[in-house]
Amino acid sequence: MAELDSEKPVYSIGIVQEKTGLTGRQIRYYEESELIKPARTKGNQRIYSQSDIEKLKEIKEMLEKGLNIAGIKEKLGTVNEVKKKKKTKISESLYDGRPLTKFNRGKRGLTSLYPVSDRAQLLEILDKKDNDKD
DNA sequence: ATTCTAACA
DNA sequence: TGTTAGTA
Repeated sequence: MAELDSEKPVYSIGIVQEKTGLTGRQIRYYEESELIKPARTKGNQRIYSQSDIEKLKEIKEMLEKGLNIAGIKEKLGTVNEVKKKKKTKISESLYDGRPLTKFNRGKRGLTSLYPVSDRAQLLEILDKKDNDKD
């Protein structure tokens, strides 16, 4: 059914922002610092896995503890070609430039039942209720 | 509407 | 880090 592969990239940066409390700027900066290596879609959009989110949370905590990027690199280690064996080609098969975002996050079948504008508002409300399941 | 890169405050 | 411009 719904395999929960923590390595499978499915989250858009927007969702990662909500889940980690970090800003998009920070998330992208940490990637630039080689602390994380999210996958990309054909449209070049970043798609994060659950493990990416967890690592981001660790980074956030370490940063709050006063460590700098360099220090974190030594602690967690740079994500140097770790998962190079099985390439998740999900980016080519499922997400053609459109990763999981607020619009298509697991919300039963109302994903495409409402006009885009109303859907955004609706999903946002549903998400708040659904937010405490993490 | 959402994300991306690059660049400047 | 925040933000903004111009895109995809």
